[in-house]
Amino acid sequence: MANNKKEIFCSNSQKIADFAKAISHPARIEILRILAEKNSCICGEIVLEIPLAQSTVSQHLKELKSAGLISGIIEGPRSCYCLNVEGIAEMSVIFGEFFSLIKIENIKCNC
Amino acid sequence: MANNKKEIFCSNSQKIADFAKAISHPARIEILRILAEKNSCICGEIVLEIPLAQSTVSQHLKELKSAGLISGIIEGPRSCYCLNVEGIAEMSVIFGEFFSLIKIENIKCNC
DNA sequence: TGACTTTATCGTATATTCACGATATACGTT
DNA sequence: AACGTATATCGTGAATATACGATAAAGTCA
Repeated sequence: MANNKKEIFCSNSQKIADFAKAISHPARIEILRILAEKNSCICGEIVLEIPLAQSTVSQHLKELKSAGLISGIIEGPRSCYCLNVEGIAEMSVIFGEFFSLIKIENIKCNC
Repeated sequence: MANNKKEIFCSNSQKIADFAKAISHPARIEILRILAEKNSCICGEIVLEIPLAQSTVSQHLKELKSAGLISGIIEGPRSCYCLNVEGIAEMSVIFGEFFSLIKIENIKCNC
């Protein structure tokens, strides 16, 4: 059988999982880091800093964009990317809620 | 070509990505939720609450365990699972650091 | 001992991810 | 107009993830 049972779970779980998937590759983590470091729109230097092929970096950028974590505008021959403040805030809130939920000190555990 | 360039990135990025991958499936999110809700070791009721085949749930449990987010002991015919407080705390800290890094209000962005 | 229960593991099929090179696109420059 | 530059997209292949049924393992109970 195949896989695609993800939609049977509650939407909050799906949202967390989707954000997590978006940042589940070190290249994408470092792209976000680079964008935060520059603290401004940058046009393409990302490819120079990530040791992957240009097409691969472009793919990672696309994933981050579709997850809502970055925004990008294509300006003819060059593109401008920056962090999407709203998306990152949403991820931060959702993760925060989830972490505080599971961070309960389960003292009853005797494993 | 194949994929396995993940080890060329810095270890912090890899660690974040690994934790993110561990929670990048809604079933695993809900397993963590169930464990937190019960607030104790539970033996197998997870399979009843997750609408997936028993073998699939077992696989998800294995992934969470290898990521250090849960601990489990096999007690003969049944297993006991609970949240791994240390692992969750580590994930929480690492994510918190990363989020605060990228949450900078990048007012210079003009995208 | 033999049946039953519970869970992990194996084998397998399909889907997705990751990575690359090649190409297309779109603009600027000469 | 022709060339160059920067970036996205396409096509492809390998690796991994997801899901299931079947089976194995290990204990309990009649």
